[in-house]
Amino acid sequence: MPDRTDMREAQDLLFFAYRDFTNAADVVLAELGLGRAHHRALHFIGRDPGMIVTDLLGILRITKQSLARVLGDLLERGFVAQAPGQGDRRQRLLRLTEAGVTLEERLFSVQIERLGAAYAASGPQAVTGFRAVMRAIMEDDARAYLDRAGK
Amino acid sequence: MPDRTDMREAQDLLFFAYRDFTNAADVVLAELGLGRAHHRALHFIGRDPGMIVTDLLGILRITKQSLARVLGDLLERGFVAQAPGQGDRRQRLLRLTEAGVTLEERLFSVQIERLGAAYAASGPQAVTGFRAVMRAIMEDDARAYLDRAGK
DNA sequence: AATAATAAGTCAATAATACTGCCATATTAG
DNA sequence: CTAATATGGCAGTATTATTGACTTATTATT
Repeated sequence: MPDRTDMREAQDLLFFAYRDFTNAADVVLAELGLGRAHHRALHFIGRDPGMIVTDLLGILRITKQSLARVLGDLLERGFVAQAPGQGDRRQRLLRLTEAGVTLEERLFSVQIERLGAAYAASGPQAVTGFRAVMRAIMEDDARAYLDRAGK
Repeated sequence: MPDRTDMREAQDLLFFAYRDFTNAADVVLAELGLGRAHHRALHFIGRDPGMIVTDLLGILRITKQSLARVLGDLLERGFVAQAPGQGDRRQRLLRLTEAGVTLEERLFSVQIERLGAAYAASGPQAVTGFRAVMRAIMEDDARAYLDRAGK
């Protein structure tokens, strides 16, 4: 039975944790003239190589035009490559290039510093609770995606 | 000892939970022609009535110009009011008007649906872990703010 | 009292990220 | 053959953010 005070705190927790989690990679991104939108695309493409554009749009919950610029930047600068789908040749399978893997790895590593420290400081039992609550906050399709990706 | 797989999952958890948490209020905001930036300002002003502009800037981590438009909208439309500081008359103490309280309450209530259900479904022990990890992810000053606000 | 620092506001220009609506092309499915 | 799908593109716009410079009022320092 969460009360209003708990809910107020939950709002704050989400705001501040997300703010500082995303800020962590900003310095690296700024060096390269990229933004957070580029990072998000790199992350999900790296997580699921060969994914199609439509799925990426669904995950990011943005429009095709919004993704077009970000993806165009990443293709042009050689961080992402496309290949026609084997079964369905309308599809463009997305994957990171070697440079893309290197960049994403670098962005990942600065976030690990913060996240890993938080996990280590909080202990495994807290992490279990954290995972449960975070999964419950998100919508069903996001949970389903995580379960597929985790296999 | 969190491994890379745990850290990958943590990135996803933060992205999806925050995505769906913030999306919850979008319908109400869109009705009024307001955006998420307005909601964030309403939230923190409502949380700490009489707060000064400088502190709000520090919490939101945006520039004065970015806040100016958002705050201007809220003042113009009667959701926020200003008053000169008692001790320091350079300050403009920010507070929600009655209409602002009503609006923020409405936005809060749609987020409660999601957050409250997540808390209830996960159980008190999970919530404790969630709070610990979220607090550990954020920076020291944010944690300090939470402790002050919670008193 | 003069000077410096602070709190807030403002102007102008720009960037990043997003949106809608519409249309085109290639490919696949019914 | 027609319809649906996957992708891409164009044009225009909105939101949210940025930097840098400047102003005003007030408070603090010397």
